[in-house]
Amino acid sequence: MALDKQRIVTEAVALLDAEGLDGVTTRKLAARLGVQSPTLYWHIPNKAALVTAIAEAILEQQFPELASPAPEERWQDWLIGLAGRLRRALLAHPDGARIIAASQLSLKMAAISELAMSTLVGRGIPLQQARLIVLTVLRFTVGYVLEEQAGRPDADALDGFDMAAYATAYPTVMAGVAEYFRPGRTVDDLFRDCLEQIIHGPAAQSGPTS
Amino acid sequence: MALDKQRIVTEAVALLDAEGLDGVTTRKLAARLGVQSPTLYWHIPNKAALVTAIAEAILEQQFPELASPAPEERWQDWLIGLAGRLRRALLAHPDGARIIAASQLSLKMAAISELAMSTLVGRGIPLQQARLIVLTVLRFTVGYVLEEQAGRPDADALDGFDMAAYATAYPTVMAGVAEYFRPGRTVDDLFRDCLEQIIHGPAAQSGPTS
DNA sequence: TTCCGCACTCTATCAGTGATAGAGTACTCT
DNA sequence: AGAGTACTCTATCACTGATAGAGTGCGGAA
Repeated sequence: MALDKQRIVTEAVALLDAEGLDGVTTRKLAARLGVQSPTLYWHIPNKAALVTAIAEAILEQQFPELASPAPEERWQDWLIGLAGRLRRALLAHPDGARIIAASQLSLKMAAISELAMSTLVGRGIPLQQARLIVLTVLRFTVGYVLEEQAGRPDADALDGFDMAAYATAYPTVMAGVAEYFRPGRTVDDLFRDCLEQIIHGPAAQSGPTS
Repeated sequence: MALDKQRIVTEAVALLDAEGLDGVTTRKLAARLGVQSPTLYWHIPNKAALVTAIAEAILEQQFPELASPAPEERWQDWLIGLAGRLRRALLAHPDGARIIAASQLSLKMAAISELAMSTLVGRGIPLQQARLIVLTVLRFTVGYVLEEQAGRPDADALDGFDMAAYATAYPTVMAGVAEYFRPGRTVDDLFRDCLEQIIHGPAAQSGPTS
């Protein structure tokens, strides 16, 4: 079983799933591959390149092919679906958003941008506006998931944390959170609602507003 | 000159400005303070806490006070200004967005959220929609600056990079970029246009569309 | 068949990282 | 004077990404 970049990246993703991004070290990865860590550097220039390769693999997994919308599908719905898939790709692995954000020059992200913009232009949206919408949606999505995946405060950090004081200091934030998750809404719905905010504007609203 | 957390954080920000986030090590920081690195751990539990403290300091610098909008100011304009200040705060230091994203439980960010949401509610926006708007704007802003500050591809990474092929593969992206920076538009305008996309919806457009 | 060279992996080692243990100093309050 | 607190030190850990340079084995050419 020859060692090549493909196998290294596959195993790196497995290690990522098991231990998170900080657990992906050259030594642990090499050990999993039954090899010594310097060996990896024959196949990979440095660790940053490895992370970028992991990023591409994660995206590739959720976007094996890039499909334009069906003719009868509204571009708004299609774009929401696209962003949803991107979010799922990032959520599918620990620190997924961090990895995408850290990787530079992702070709897959460029391909996604291109498809989205050209699709919107094809639907008659002016180029500039198409660019704004796509840029906004994609960067929002990464920012959103980044926060979603941000280390849930460990017990240490919560040590001196006064929940009651927090609720008192930030009543509107708390009220908004409390009110949102009433019927059966999930975090997925929240993401979707934010997206619609961007795509449909302040007017539209997917669910009951009050 | 006694060493305390305040002084440590101040010097950490200076070190950040000089060398970026990866340059902020306990040893370098201690050296700047004329002290040995273990000394820092008397004042700070661990490095994550230091980063969080840096994040608060950066935000504090741009938001020494949080002001509601003047009565005659439209909330839309006020919110755009708020996001713009947040962006400037992140851009003011290397890796500013990374730091905010990495820091957990930022009180200042919570305070900003609270102010924004309560302001919108005070202007008659339903709580849920106010939450969506604010959440979307803030997370977009972080995601935006994160990408803005993402390491400009170093010469190594650009080694095997074919610009011409890129332009061929992603014509719409390239056309959008080329078209945008025509008259005298700056990256600041691009950010603002994206924000208006979120806040005013697809209809409005700050500048000429075509 | 011998030998060269390429592809690949190894051992050994580097400088630098966050973090802890535990000794020592100096100042303050009783 | 003595005790205790606040702070800083030396020494050291386990671990990180990375490089130098020595092997190993296998192909094809002579």
